[in-house]
Amino acid sequence: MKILLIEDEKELLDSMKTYLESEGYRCETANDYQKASEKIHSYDYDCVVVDITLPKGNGLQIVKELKEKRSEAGIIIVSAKNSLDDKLKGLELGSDDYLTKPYHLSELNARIKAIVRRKSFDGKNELILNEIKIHLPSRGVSVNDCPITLTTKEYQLLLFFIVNKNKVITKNAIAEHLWGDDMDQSDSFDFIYTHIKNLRKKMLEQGATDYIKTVYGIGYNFNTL
Amino acid sequence: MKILLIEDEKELLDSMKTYLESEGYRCETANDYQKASEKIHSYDYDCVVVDITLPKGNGLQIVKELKEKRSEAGIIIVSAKNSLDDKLKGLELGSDDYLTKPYHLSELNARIKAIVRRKSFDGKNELILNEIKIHLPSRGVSVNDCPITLTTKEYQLLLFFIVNKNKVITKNAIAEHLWGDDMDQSDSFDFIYTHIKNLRKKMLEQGATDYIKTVYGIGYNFNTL
DNA sequence: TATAAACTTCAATATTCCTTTAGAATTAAA
DNA sequence: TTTAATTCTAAAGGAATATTGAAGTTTATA
Repeated sequence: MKILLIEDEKELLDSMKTYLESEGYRCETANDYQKASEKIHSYDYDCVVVDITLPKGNGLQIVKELKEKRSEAGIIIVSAKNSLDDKLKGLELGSDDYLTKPYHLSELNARIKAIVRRKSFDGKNELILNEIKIHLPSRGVSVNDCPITLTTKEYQLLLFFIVNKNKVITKNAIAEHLWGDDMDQSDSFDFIYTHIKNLRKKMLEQGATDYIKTVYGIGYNFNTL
Repeated sequence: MKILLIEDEKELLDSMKTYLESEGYRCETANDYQKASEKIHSYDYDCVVVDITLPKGNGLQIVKELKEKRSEAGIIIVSAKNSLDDKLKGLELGSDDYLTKPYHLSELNARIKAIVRRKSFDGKNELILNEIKIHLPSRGVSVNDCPITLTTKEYQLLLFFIVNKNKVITKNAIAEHLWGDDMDQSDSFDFIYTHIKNLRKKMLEQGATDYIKTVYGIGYNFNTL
């Protein structure tokens, strides 16, 4: 679950990041309009939290751009003023929720959770794919009704595969989804290989089919057809 | 579902009422201690939302009175920003949840929903989960019909786990629920570790399964599936 | 006030996870 | 078939996180 935090107050930005990461989200940050704009055009996010008053531009512009590029990210607008105007403008533009400063991080978290739930899997909390069952709230995965224990990366990988099943996904896409912009361009994909190996192993041990087909030179295809 | 709203800011009170009624609750209001006290002694409510700072008295007194008359109403305490003390006192007195001003009505709604759900354990005052039995009024816990003695924190922890069973709950969520919103972020989670350790120990000693699964890097999952 | 109980802090230890590495296996192209 | 690129695998190191027991502090209770 990848979140972009756009906020110019450094301290607040840091604590948002720390808090949300401890809640299990992966966060990236931008502290002015320009950087924010670059990021939303380079990456996909599940949720974008944007302060309206930004250096080098306006947060509402970000909302506009997200909508123009038909992003599916949930959008939460934050503003210091209690200005109804901004709120309305934001909602008109298509933001999903609105938060007024000062707010509690737990409140932000609740909003994000609500949005993410609404967006992902239509509020379903169980994903079933033949012999694979994923219980989202508990993060539990079972194969043939035998629970298996996945690490964070393995779980994210599996979820990413299932969401994109029967599509070829590049290693770049995987890297971007699991590591985001922390990834060094020059990095090899060695760690992907490792995580895929481990994921495959854990599934196969419980007698699942190996849905993960390697597409040589490109990436993978989680094939259930 | 009948709710009593106790709050002296007229505008806020009105919007609470309007909002919650649009959510399908029946609401009554009181804007000072005296009126509130009269109402709780005259009627039964499913939930009482009470601001601590009230004209003609203190909100905590209301909580006390509710408990004295053995009301079964859920209680949500609302307080201005920096009164951690009040919150804790409220929880001690037996309130179910608390909110810090300023808050969003949707948040209040969520809390009410949660409490109502929690309360309506079929109106029973006993929670049974396999070998674990909890008698809510007396706070008594037994495992395999052997009573065990839990401290306040351990009891709160166990209850929080059970209410959120089969969901991953973050350490932040635990901290917030047991210690309040304004947990310092720089705080470590050492005390959580300790209380979990002690809770686990006491349960295991009586031969219970260790339902508390650690979710590495995130938190815990009280797993009964 | 004295005492016990509960809570928090601390530090040592244990565990888990992620990444790296190097070599083996596989694949596509020459 | 040979070669080079790519992918797979297993093992190991290191970083992050979790567990534990004990010590210190606070709080409640007699």
